[in-house]
Amino acid sequence: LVLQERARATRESIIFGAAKVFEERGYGTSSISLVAEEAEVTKGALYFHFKSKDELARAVVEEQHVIVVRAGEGILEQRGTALSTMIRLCAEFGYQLATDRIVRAGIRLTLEASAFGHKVRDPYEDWTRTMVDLAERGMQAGHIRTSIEPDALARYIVASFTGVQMVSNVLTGREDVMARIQQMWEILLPGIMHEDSTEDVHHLVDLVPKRWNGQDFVLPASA
Amino acid sequence: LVLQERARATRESIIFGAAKVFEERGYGTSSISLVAEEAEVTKGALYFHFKSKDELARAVVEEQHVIVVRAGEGILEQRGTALSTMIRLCAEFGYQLATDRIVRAGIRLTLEASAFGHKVRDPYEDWTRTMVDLAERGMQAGHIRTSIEPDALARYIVASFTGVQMVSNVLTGREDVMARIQQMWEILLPGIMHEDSTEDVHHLVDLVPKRWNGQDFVLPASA
Amino acid sequence: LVLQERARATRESIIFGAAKVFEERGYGTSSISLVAEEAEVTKGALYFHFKSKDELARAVVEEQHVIVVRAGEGILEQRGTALSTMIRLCAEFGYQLATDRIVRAGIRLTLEASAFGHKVRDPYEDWTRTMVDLAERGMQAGHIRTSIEPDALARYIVASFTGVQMVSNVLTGREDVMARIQQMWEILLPGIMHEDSTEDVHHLVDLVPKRWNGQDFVLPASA
Amino acid sequence: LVLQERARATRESIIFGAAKVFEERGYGTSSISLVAEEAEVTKGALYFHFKSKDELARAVVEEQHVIVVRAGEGILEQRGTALSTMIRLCAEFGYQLATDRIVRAGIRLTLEASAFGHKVRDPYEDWTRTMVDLAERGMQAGHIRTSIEPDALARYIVASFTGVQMVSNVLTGREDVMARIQQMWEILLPGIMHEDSTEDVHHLVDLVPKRWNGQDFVLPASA
DNA sequence: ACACTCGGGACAACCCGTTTAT
DNA sequence: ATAAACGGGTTGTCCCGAGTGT
Repeated sequence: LVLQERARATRESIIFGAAKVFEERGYGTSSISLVAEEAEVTKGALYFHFKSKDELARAVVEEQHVIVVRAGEGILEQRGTALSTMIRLCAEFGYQLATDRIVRAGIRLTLEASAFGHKVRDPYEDWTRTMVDLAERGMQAGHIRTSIEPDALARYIVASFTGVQMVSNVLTGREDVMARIQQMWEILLPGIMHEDSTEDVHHLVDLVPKRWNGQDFVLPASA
Repeated sequence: LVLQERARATRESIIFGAAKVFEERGYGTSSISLVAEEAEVTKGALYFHFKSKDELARAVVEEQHVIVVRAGEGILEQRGTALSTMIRLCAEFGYQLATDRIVRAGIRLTLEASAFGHKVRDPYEDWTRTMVDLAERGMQAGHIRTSIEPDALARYIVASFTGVQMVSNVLTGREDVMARIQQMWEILLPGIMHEDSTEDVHHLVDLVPKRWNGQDFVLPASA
Repeated sequence: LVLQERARATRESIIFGAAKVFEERGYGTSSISLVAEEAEVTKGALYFHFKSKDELARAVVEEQHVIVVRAGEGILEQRGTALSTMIRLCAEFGYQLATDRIVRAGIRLTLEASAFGHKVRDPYEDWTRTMVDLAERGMQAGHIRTSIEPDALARYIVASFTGVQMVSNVLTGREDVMARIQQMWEILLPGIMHEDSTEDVHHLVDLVPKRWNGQDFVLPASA
Repeated sequence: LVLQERARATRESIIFGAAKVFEERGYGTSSISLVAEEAEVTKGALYFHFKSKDELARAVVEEQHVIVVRAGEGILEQRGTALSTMIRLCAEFGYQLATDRIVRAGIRLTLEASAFGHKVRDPYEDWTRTMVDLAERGMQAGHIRTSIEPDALARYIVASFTGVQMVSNVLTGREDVMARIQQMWEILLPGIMHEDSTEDVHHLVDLVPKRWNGQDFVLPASA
């Protein structure tokens, strides 16, 4: 139906506008009117699709969630060693953060979750679980040291990635995320790879792409 | 003078109230009236000491800054190997985050900086610089592998710590930060210590205290 | 459309309420809440139609402008000697000031213009220009002495009228404006009419109506 | 006593600051804090000398009153024909308005009197009375036509002057008041002088000084 | 179903005129 | 004469709903 098609477009436009505003200002200092303006939609239309500011924020987070999960599943379906999958997941997520406004907005909102009513732990726990699985697989395959607890490793990788991405955001607006992700793994790998592993650190690290959108990654500025 | 003493008390009380509110709700969703109520102070008094919400937030951040820097300097003055100093710095900062409301509020505000007008890079860069120095000292002393660039290492430790602390906040309200910090170093150390180093990983990791305020650290829940 | 009709009514009601408040208290000491109350409208409605106090004041001034200009054009279209037109313009404007709250408010606001952001010279200059034209026509027709510069005459008449109306306001709330306008012309005419003019002073002065709204003009009280 | 001397200086400085602020912004939009700042005085000091904003405004008006009255008496003591005295009074008052901030502020406040609690008619009535006296003297001396009522003439001159000065303020910030006052009398005199009068219009008009503060009067711009 | 105009009312940040204690 | 505090009031915005139109 034509109407529904238009409605879909409106909804999408609203979500995109909301992502822009939320990303820049966070939940609290954003306003519905600004979103409406940014999305070139009247407030009436906005309130037809989302019945509160809260729900709008939730919709952005939801949208981010499906984007990220879909991409993650794509990676998980490819086969490859556990370590390479871990790295590819981080690279993919970093790429999304660098390029997709909705993902960035979703992350910011998730972080400020206390400002509106949002369950925030699920995504962290989901992702950690995935990492635990991979860690265990990597140990069974003899690629990852068994002196480390898989739980602890998974938790740390998730936290570490979170920090890398956030600091990159604060300092460069995420222009240098990809390079930072590479460096994260360069430092991490020697400590977690099994000493007998046949995998090569450099080769693994190169799973983080060197170019993006046809342009080279920005390198982190020296402090 | 008595008056100035009262003023000091009022000011402090406001800062503390503001820290409470900002910590819980972030900048945007906090309101001056709520801060005034929390601090048991009239709005008049509040606006006498801080001439805008923005300035109030800045004052909290500032306060956090001095607390953290002072503690950091205390650590730096003690002598010890570079690695042990790095770990102690993280432990100390983690401890502050676990116990001091002003520090927690300051960190949250720093992170949401874009919501108000705040320079946010300086503290990250300062801290990174300190870590670079320590990394270089550690390498010269033969404790840290020279295959890693000191810059990259410093940047990563800062980011990593940031993430650890934040994820701990999201999942447990920072109840398990200290344990997470320990695990972070357990995983990191084997990868960055020089193979000939005489230092012992376990000994180093134990620099992160096991008890706090007389109670044991909460362990991170398995995912 | 029903909605737009309601909106028009609301807007008008706001302007009228604003005129009442501004007339009585001037811009600075008026408050939006008072206007809303006077207009029996919520602040939401008020701010829907006017996005600031400033804009509200401007709207009142604007409204006054069209009322006055429309009336002025009505006079200018009638034919009559230049002098009679001048007098009729003053009479008409005086009448508006005596009877129309919006006109009174507009004049007060114009005068206090520096209190808000308003261009205030245009109306004076417009009116002066009209008077210059009339003065020149009156000279060409041989009714006005040519020993006076038309510019100077026009400027003075405008200023003089302004003063008459204002002093009447201060002393009697404009109850005696019309009589004062008559007296102004009685005194002025002998000095500006050409000695050969066939026009009669008394006849001209009687162009200022003696009755208004069915009641006689109030005479100025002796000092 | 030294203390009283300092108090006097403070008080004067406050009045001067208040005059500056009130002149620029009117009563309503002015604030005590701004006055204190402008006068370089604490609010406490301000409230020691004047116990309310209202009283401060009144003090400015009062000050203006004595300045103007004193100057007026100076003129009245000089002897000269009634007409020349009238003109000199206007010239003097115009000069004050052009040069003295307190006078300007006082006039503005008087005009906005309804915004605070101020009796505003007295000065107008005083001045009118003076003009009535002069008008009667001028008629007895045979210089002013007796066809005009002295009351009406006095009232009109006061109103007319008021308007001239105000329009000059709106259009040029009173830079051209003096020239406008001259023109006012050029136009008025022929209509009110007795036909047998020996006084010369040009000579009279020249009582309004051509220079001021060593600089020529600004001429009114053509409309 | 979808969209828009208009309005409601609570509340935000901030400031203002004023007083109290010193 | 001052520093500090007080409350209440100011302008303005925000989130949202009610009613109407397409």
